[in-house]
Amino acid sequence: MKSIDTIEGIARKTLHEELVERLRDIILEGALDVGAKVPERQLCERLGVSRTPMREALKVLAADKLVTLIPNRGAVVRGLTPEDIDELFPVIGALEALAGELACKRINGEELDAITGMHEDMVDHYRRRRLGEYFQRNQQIHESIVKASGNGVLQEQYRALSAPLRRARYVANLSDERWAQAVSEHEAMLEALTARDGARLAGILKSHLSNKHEAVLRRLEAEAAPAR
Amino acid sequence: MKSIDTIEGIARKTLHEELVERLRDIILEGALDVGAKVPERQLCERLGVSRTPMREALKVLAADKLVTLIPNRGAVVRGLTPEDIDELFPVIGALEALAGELACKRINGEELDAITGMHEDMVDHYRRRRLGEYFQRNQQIHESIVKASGNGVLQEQYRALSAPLRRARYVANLSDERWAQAVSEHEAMLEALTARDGARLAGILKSHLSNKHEAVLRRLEAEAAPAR
DNA sequence: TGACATCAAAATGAATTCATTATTCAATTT
DNA sequence: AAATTGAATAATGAATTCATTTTGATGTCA
Repeated sequence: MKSIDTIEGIARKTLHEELVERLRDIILEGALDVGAKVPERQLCERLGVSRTPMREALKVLAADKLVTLIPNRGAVVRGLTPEDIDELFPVIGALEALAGELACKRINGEELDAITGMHEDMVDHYRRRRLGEYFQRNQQIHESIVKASGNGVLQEQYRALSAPLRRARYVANLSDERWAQAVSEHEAMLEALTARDGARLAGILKSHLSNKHEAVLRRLEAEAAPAR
Repeated sequence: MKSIDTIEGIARKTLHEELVERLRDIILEGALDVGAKVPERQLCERLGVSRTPMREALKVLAADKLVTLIPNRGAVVRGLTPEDIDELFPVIGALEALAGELACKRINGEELDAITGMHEDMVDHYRRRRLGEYFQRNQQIHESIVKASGNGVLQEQYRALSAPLRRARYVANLSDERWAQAVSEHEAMLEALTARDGARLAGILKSHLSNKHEAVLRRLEAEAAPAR
């Protein structure tokens, strides 16, 4: 029998916690322009809360590097500069490499089957050139590997660092060559994971991320150029 | 004559920012017992602020995993469980390994000289068995390598993850063998760094951290046993 | 004596209020 | 006409107030 606490879900979240989630989603969704000021008054009205929990939530988001707080001038949505991207990818690459290594030691058949299924789905989406679905599966595979590492700290760091990149990654696979290369890298990843070859999987992940990094950079350049 | 721009603006931090720093120091210093409730009223009185900025600061510290906020029950100082330590060390090891790799590419003579000096100091403290000073230099060397990576994200992640461990590390090098081993590992680190051999340095750092991990665990076991 | 219920005191969550700092815009000066 | 000053307005920072929940004590009854 369920305990009394489990009934109705432990909906005992404080208001500011819910606000953190809501705002994080809103920001990561891209519903607020980067660099745009976030007038807390408006946010409060729209979400129906007072300023106190809203300000607490903004402080937390600032600690997460999703917004920047300027004293006496409010919060602005933080965007990623090319320098940020250059710094983020190597760190994420190192984290994923570690995750791959650990995952090879601890993954069980069930988890491996699930990842294999996602991979097949992903390849299918690739064949049909369904970019959105492809990316979704792709993201899911990476997250599953990190999760399979069984290391909560690692999982949390990975999540925090890669969340702001999701938008950037969405525009990464432009060229057909890069796309094909990425898929073949994923094939190699799955092989190494199935063989429980941690060192190999780590190496593949690291270079996979490095390639993704370059692809994102080139895409950003291509976007910046015609914008002038 | 100096331009108006060169006059440095008065460093105006908001109250809650200062509070975050103060509280972080207080907690990392160990001035508050782990697991102890933190009555915000008392903290406010002692630090002479009202509850609003204090609560904002606590939210930020909770996001940093330094305290745990329990709805309607306040904040407790978060301690490290053995499981936390098991999860933290591999991640820190991966970050340091990456830092070593990057540092070998970017480090300049000046930085290398500084680290070499620290290393010699550290060895001197080792010979005289000055544990406190040894650890200080040791910490400084690791931080310098991370800094020499030139990657701000990496630096920040490293700082956030290793801060809670500082206390644990202080009790790490107990046995004479482990201490001697650590010093020789540091010798190898300096060699690899001087030779700009990134791959080697990365490998050394990773196993160095792994050894530190085991030493900390053994020390914790030894402490826990007689405590019963 | 011990378990349970009830009530008071204290602590936290959130809203409101007050004070200080930016921002905007009009008026004046060069 | 452009720029600078100054006042009015709006926004933020922090304190206070109010409401809800927890906690602890007291008293009752088995």
